[in-house]
Amino acid sequence: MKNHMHHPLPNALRPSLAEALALADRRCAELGRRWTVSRQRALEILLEANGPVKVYDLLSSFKPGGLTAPATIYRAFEALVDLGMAHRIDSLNAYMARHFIDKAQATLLLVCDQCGRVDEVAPPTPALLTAIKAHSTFLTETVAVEAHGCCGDCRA
Amino acid sequence: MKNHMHHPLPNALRPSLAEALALADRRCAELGRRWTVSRQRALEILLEANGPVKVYDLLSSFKPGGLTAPATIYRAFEALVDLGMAHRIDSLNAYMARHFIDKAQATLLLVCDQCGRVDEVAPPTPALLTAIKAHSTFLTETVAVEAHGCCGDCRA
DNA sequence: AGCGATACGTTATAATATAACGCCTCGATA
DNA sequence: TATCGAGGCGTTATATTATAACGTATCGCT
Ligand SMILES: [Zn+2]
Ligand SMILES: [Zn+2]
Ligand SMILES: [Zn+2]
Ligand SMILES: [Zn+2]
Repeated sequence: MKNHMHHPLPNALRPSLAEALALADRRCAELGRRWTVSRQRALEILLEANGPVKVYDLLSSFKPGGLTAPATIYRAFEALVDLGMAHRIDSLNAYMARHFIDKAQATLLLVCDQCGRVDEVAPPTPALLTAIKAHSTFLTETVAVEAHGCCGDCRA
Repeated sequence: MKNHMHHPLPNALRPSLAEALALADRRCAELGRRWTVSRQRALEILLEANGPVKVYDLLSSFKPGGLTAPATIYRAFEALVDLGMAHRIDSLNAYMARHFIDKAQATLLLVCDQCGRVDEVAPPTPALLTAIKAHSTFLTETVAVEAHGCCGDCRA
């Protein structure tokens, strides 16, 4: 990893805590789930990190507040994913706060293999979903686009 | 997993062994790699499976022919990925033969969460790549689209 | 023959993720 | 308010996935 500071996201794209909590309430109601201290702590961690967070990195640092065992952390992060407040990034085995909070289901993540920065970008949802529908009888639940490469800063 | 037979791919999309070996030769030359028995065996396994293959499933079955340890199998599969002859599917921790052999770098995979079937679909490459370029200075190396949901057969 | 790069076999270990089970808490309902 | 079922958490153990390390073999070239 290059050792430079990651750019904070433009404020317009960062979900405010208020927005996040409103979404949490709404979706908890819809899904019969509860908004708990663990989940709020997990969300705070993701928002503070402003980038991908790996479960076992959390465990080996001092960050936790109640999140002290793998199962606990996985449960909290997965709950956030279910609630639409986080992504799981399979190609990194990591979780990240979701910025485009309810606008589109599909997400496009640009993962820099040099520095580890991940940008969340509004996806070309219509074109992508149209293409999927055109090709099959597949009923799409989730679409994840993980693009790997090298970010502008690393190439500068 | 539902217990039905998976559909063979239309023959037009299945790479013939001849095509695959031609590609292997060409790309080995380009990359200074070698086409080995292990890699050919790995490719045969993927083509026979006609779907995603998990490393430790291979180990616990009797399939191997020389591929008997994790490191060996991972090396062979990763070599196939480098050569453009296979995909790694991060959301499944699995490998699969690549059908669209050199047409497009980006791939769109439709993963049925019910039966495990994975269809490889020609992606809307231009739209997707254009969107990526429009959004950043990111230099894209690979784009993987993994759509999860439910295939037509499972819903029938 | 000599040499560097690539690849393989093997052993051990690291990294990632889940199972299982008991206890707790919330909220609906009687 | 007593009861009850679902959701959630803490903890321990274990399963699953992936890589490190190192010595040997092989290839292509000179
Ligand atoms: Zn960086
Ligand atoms: Zn970068
Ligand atoms: Zn099936
Ligand atoms: Zn299916």
